[in-house]
Amino acid sequence: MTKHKDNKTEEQILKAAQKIFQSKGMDGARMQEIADKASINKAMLHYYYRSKQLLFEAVFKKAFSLLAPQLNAILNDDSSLEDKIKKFTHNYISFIIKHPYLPNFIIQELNRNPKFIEKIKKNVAFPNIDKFKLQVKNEVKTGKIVPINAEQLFINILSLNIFPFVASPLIKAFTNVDDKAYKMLLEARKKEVSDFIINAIKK
Amino acid sequence: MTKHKDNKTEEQILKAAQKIFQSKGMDGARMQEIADKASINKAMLHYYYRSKQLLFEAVFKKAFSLLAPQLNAILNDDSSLEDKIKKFTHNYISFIIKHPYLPNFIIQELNRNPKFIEKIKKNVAFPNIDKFKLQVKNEVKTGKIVPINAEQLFINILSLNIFPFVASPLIKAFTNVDDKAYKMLLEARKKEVSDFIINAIKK
DNA sequence: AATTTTGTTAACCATGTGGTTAAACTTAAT
DNA sequence: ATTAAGTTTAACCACATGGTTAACAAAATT
Repeated sequence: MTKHKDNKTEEQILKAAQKIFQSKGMDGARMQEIADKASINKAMLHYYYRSKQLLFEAVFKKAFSLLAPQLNAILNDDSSLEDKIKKFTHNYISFIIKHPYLPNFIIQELNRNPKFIEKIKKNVAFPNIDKFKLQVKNEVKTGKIVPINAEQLFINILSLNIFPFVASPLIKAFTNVDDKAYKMLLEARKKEVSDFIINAIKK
Repeated sequence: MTKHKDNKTEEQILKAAQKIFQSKGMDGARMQEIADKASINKAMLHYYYRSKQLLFEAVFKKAFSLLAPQLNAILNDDSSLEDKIKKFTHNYISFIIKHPYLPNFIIQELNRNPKFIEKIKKNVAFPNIDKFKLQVKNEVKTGKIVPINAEQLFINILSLNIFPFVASPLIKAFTNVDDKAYKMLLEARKKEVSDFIINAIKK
């Protein structure tokens, strides 16, 4: 896409932009701050990415491209629902612990500009829920799990996995738990959440 | 606190500020836009609230004061856990459907400035989880529910209730559901969520 | 070696932004 | 009626901000 020979600077910029955008959001981020963090001149940002908007979109797409495969894993492999849920919650929570800013960044910026999702759908491998829906319907029919709407189950799985990262300051305050203890709570959720879900749908 | 005689303008400002801040966030909001929406001069904003920060804090506190009582309801009444969960999910989802911007606003701004929660704790009736913890421990001990950590259960309840509002653009995209159908999904969750939770913890 | 292309910098620019000021106006107390 | 206090306005200000320009350096191409 870009025809720059030397991509060192370009990557430096993207890396710096990631940190700034993901912690401060589009509106809170400053081009100067990104340039400083990348140790380059502000004009370089525009040389490589033309505008703040385009730089932001590059960051957003990259973030989304990191998350999407995680979701596809649960949606498109062939193991049983129970195994999938176990695997997914474990992998997903492990992944987010390493990238705690990601979910909040994506959710926030999508709320700021909901139409943005259309652009993403065209540019990034976008998760598809169809196979998962079929599997849920099947396991309901064969009596393996309690009757439940596939979309609702999907929403529940996402909620239980993602929300504790998105709302961590709020939850920490409510539960009177410090950073260290909260990390342990999250760690425990790798198992807790899948137990909870499986209990909820098992007959 | 304020010594203004006529609070009509003051309320007009707060109402306008609410809308702008809650849809665009602190960084995205513009004082001029708030003034326009309130149909007054920009200087008036400063006359009544001194600075953008203070106006923002007034809006935030008011928003938080709306949410806190909803939480206290689940935490501090005397019905059984099962009843509480049923009541809470029903009431909470009904409430948020009427104020869809609220949870995202609070979560987002708390992420932007986690220290802000300290200021809130001092100024607003802050939910306390102790009684709920005791009740969970008790019902675990008497064998009414499956062994579960009270904090984790609390996090699960919040997640399942709040996340679908916070992440609606994302979930809509994943599930390929339009606004109208999504509203129906949310409506259905008043029952779905409590069933799900109760199933998960019932022996 | 000469020339074109690509990368980098400092200085600059127009505009937007939160906030201020001073004067005018309104309301109510004296 | 006069004064004082509270309210509202238009004009203004300093500064931050995204973005541009022109000059220059370094490769790459011829």
